[in-house]
Amino acid sequence: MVAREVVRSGTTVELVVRAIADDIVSGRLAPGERLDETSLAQRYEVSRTPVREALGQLSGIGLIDRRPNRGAIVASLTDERLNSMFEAMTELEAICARLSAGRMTSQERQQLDAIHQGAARLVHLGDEEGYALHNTEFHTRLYAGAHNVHIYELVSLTRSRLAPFRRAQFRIPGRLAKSWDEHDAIVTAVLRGDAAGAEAAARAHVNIVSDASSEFVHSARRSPVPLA
Amino acid sequence: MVAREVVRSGTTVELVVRAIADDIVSGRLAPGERLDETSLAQRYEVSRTPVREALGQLSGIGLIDRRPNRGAIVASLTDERLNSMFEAMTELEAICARLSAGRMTSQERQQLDAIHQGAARLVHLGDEEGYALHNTEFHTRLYAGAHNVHIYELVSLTRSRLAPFRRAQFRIPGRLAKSWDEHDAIVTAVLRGDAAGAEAAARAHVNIVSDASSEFVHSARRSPVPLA
DNA sequence: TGATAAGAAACTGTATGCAATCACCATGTC
DNA sequence: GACATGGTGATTGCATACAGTTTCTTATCA
Repeated sequence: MVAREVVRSGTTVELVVRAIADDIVSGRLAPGERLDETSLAQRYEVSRTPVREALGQLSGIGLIDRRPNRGAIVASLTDERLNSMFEAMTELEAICARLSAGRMTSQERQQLDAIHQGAARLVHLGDEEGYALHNTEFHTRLYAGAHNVHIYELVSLTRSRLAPFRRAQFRIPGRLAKSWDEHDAIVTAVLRGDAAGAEAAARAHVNIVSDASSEFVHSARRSPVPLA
Repeated sequence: MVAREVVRSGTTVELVVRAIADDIVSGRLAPGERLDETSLAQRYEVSRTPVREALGQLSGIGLIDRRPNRGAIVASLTDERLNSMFEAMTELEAICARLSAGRMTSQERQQLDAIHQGAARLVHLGDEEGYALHNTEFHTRLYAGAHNVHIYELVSLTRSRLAPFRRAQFRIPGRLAKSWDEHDAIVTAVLRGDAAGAEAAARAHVNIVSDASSEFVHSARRSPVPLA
């Protein structure tokens, strides 16, 4: 592993937290991988103290597991836990969609619709990477539209913890177009101010995503990914 | 403040986290109060290092706010944030009640009913402290009955963050009996396996609690409680 | 050959020291 | 008299050192 050039902003601890979290969420660090403090300290060119603090915070977020005297590993979830998180995601998305339908400003509605319509292009091009970015943006707007900071935090937390396990979602053939159609149902309901409709559409959407992702997780576990 | 006798279990950091969290949730440390590392280290008879780590974790949980180079204070919430947390609580309780109605084992249902019926005694006695304990137990069982670890964690997190702001809930005249009646509606629906009914009853219950608590918070802010 | 135990190496947990930053107060200037 | 500026004390941020666990290695014995 190569030490990356590092832009100093904020405290060293924040820096390290962001760096490690990035590496986990983006998949450079796989679930189950060992995180030893000395190596991390060398890699980011800081002492062990800020690394330890960073690990503490990451453990709080749930991105890593820390066992006393036995170091930290990137969190790998049991099936039960994974399912519970996908179910939680369904419920939280449903709440956000319902609240968004009732609370979004007309500007927020317009913007949601605009980026949604814009993404049709990505579907035609089959641009998986681009669509993945759009997808994040779309959902983030839906969470923000609920106008509830705490729910926004809960759903963001859950989403980042799930990130390592849903990466290949859009690799599944035909998933792009299907996802767009599902988004369309949500957008239509939100624009109409139809809370119940938006909630139902969101539920249907996440359920399908979670099926696809857990399928991916199980196939990944059959291949040589390091797990605890 | 007196250094308490300390039972060594787990790492020093865990110890300190629990101690500080306890002090915050129980109200011994008021929102806005300053937490300086040296004093905490002396108070718990450890060095500053574990204290710093503990503060990092508590900041992750959201129980304290940490400003770089400027120390930590017990988190004090803006009105917006407080409202958003109560709203989130409503939604999460609703989910748990709905899921519990569908998923609790017959044993779990029996136990829920048993402790609920037992609490009638506390209402007659007007035992506020006892009822507060019962109330925690009751809700915890409802969260656990949903059989979803992640939702359980989210709702526990939200609950502990709200704890400092809902303390005097049962001081409000007549609140005990009212709370018991509301619990009764939830229990009845859960025992019947009526998911929609349980959800509705839970929503009504939490809404009233949050009204009462935010009333309390506002009156507290008028009295000399240290706030940032 | 396999199991076991002792010793060594590696790593984590905690303490302490120093440097950097911030808050407060005094002094000076307009 | 109000505001700006510089200094001092207090507190945090980080690094390093040491102590305690765990884990790996290796040698011995059944």
